[in-house]
Amino acid sequence: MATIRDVAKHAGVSVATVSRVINETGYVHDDTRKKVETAIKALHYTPNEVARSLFKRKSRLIGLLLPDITNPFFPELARGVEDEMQENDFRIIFGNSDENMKKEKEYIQTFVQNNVVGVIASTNHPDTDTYRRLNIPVVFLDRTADNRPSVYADGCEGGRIAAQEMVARGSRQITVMQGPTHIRPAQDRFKGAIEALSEQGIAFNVVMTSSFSFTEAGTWAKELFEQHPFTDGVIASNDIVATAVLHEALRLGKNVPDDVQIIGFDDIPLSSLLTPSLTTIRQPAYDMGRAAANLLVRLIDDVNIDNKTIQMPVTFTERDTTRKVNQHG
Amino acid sequence: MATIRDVAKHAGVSVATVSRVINETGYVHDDTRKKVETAIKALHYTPNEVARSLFKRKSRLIGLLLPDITNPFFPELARGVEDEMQENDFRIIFGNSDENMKKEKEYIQTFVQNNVVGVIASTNHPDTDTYRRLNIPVVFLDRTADNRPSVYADGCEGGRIAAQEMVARGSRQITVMQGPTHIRPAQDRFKGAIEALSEQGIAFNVVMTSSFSFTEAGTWAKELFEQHPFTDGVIASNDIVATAVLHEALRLGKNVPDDVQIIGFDDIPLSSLLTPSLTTIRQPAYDMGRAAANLLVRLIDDVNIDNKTIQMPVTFTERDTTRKVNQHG
DNA sequence: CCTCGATGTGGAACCGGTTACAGATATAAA
DNA sequence: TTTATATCTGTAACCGGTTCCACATCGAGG
Repeated sequence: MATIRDVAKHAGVSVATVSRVINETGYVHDDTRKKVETAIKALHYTPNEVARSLFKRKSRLIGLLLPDITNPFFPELARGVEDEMQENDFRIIFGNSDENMKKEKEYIQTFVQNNVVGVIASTNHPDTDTYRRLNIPVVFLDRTADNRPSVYADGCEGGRIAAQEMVARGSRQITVMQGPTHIRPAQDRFKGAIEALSEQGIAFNVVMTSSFSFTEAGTWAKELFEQHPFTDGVIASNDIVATAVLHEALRLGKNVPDDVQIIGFDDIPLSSLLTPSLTTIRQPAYDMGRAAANLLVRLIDDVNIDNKTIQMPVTFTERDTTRKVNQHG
Repeated sequence: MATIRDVAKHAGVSVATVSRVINETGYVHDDTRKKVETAIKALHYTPNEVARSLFKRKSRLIGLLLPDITNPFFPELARGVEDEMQENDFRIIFGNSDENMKKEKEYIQTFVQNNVVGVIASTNHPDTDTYRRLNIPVVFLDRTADNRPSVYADGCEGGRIAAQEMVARGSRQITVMQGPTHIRPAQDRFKGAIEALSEQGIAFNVVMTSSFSFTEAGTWAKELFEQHPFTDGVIASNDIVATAVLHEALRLGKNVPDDVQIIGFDDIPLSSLLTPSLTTIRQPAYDMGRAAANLLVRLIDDVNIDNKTIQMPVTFTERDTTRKVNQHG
C-alpha cells in the first residue's frame, strides 16, 4: 500500500501538502493540487484510516449492538441503521448481545478500543456504568432511557391497543403472554395490556415466556392451552410467540379467529405470510433504525438537538387472526 | 482514557515493560509484573487497538459483506460468522452489498483502509480485481470461486434433487423459476433443476424473477399461474419466492400439494411455519457461517490448510407442499 | 517603494502503541 | 576468578496520518 510519503515524493511536495489536498483544508495552489492528484491516482493511494483515527482520536466507525440478528425483528432495524450510516460515510462494527450484560460490556469495550465515534445499542440496562461512562454519544434503539437519546416505539401503548382491540372484537377470556422479564419492551407491552384489561374490568390469565426463540415458543404455546383451555384471546409479546400460539391453536383443532383471537407484536415479515395472517401491533423497524442512525450522526456532529428521544408510532395492523369489529360492536 | 505511558509512570517503569506485560512477551520480573498489573487496574487501562493496528499493520477486525441482511437467509449466516469470530477475539465490520458491484468495491476499500485482517464475502464476482488484488485472506460464503477459499452449498445438486423429488412425486407439468441472472447460486440451482428434468425427459416451463424481495415475488407468482395455468409443480429459486407462489396458488383456490407441488430452497425459519409448511432444499446457513469464519481464522493464522473449499450438504426437507412419495411411486 | 494581509509550502511534533537494540545484573559453568 | 548465558529493563525509532508554526512569496493600497 502506498503511503502519504510515497505520494509526497512522487509529486515532489511535502506530506503536509498532500494532507491538505486530501482533506481540502488550508491553502494549496491549483498547480500543486493537480500534481498531487495525479500522484494519488498513479499510486492508487487511499489514506490509512487507522493512522487518521489514531491522531484524531476519532474514527469513521460506529458500534451497533443488537440482541440477536437471528430474531426477524432486528435485521430490519440493522438495515435501517446501515443505510443511513452508509450515506453518511460511517461503517459499522456489529455485535449480538443475546440480552446478556457481560457480552454487552465486552463489546462496548472493544468498540471503545477501536475508537468508534458513537454507539447504537438495544440494551435493557442503559443506566449502568457501561453506558454512563462512555464519552461518545450513544443512541438506544428499541429501548428507552429517560431523557437520553433513544428511538423506540411505545410498548405500553401498543399493549393497550392490543387489549382494547381484542376486547372490542369480543374476547372475554384473554390470556396475556408475559415476555422475558429482563427484556424491557416485552414488559412494557405486558404492562400496557394488563392495565387496559383491568380498566375495562376484563379478566385475564398470564403465561410467562422466558425467551423469544422459535423452538422454545412452541412449549409455551402448549402450556398456554393446557393451563387455560377456554382462552378465547391471546395477546402475545411478539410475533414469534404469536406464531407458535397460532400453530398450537390450529393443531388443537381450534378455529382462528372464531374460537381464539391472536394478536402479536412487531409485524415481522413472516406475520403477513402466515395462514391465517397474523394481526399484530406494528413497529416501523426499518424507520426506527434509520432514525436512530440519523440521530447518532447529528449527535456526533454536535448539532444542537432539541428532540433526543424519538418515539415512533405503533399501529394496529388488522389481519386474519382477529375477527372484524362490526361483528361484535 | 489512560495510555500506556500513564500506566508506565504510575508503575514506575518504562512503556516497553508495560507492553511486555500486556502482551506476555519477553522477560519481565514477577515483582515488576505485579506493579504493572496493579497500575493497569487502578487506571482502568485498556490498550488502544488503533495504535496497535497502526504499528502492526494488522487489526483484530474482519470485514463481512452480505447481499442483504433483510433476506431471511442471511441473518443465520451472519450469526454463525459472528459467533465463531467472537470466540476468536475478532470483531466484524458489516455491510450490505445489495448484489451490487459498486457497493461491494466501496466496502472492500474501506475494509482495507481499516486494516481488516480478513474478509468474508458473498459476491457474484470473486474473480474481479477487487478481490484478486487483496493481500489479505478472503473467504467466499454462499458462493464459490474455483480453488479459492470458500464455503458453499452445492446449488446445482440442490436443483437436481428438487427436480427428482418433484418428478418422483408425480408432477409432470413443472415450472422452474429462474432466479436473478446475476446471482450465482440462483443460476446453479436453476441449471441443476433443468438438467435433471431434461435427463428424465420431463417437459418444463421457465419463469424469470429478477430479485428476491417479498413484495416483488408476488408479481412473479401471479405471472406464473397466468402464463402456465396447468402447472402442477413449481421449483422456486428460494423460499421467499416459493412462499409467494404458495400464497398465489391458495388464492387461486388450488389445493397444495394435490393440484400443485412446491419446492423451495434454503429452509429459512419462515418455511416450517407456513400452512401448509414448505418443502424445501435445506442449506445449513448457521453452520456455513461458522465454517467460513473458522476457515478465515485459520487462513489468518497462516495454518497450513489442505481443504480450502468447503462444500456443505444440501438436504431435501420434506414437508407439506409436496405429496408423499409412496402415493405415486 | 514600502507595508500588510492573503496565499502557499515544508519541517517536525504528535497520536499510542510495539519492538530492535543496548546496557545492566544475576546465575551457572569452567 | 573469569566467562558465558539467561534474565530484566529502558531508550528511541517506527507505524501513517494531521496540524502547528515558521517562513516565503504575491498583490493591493498608501
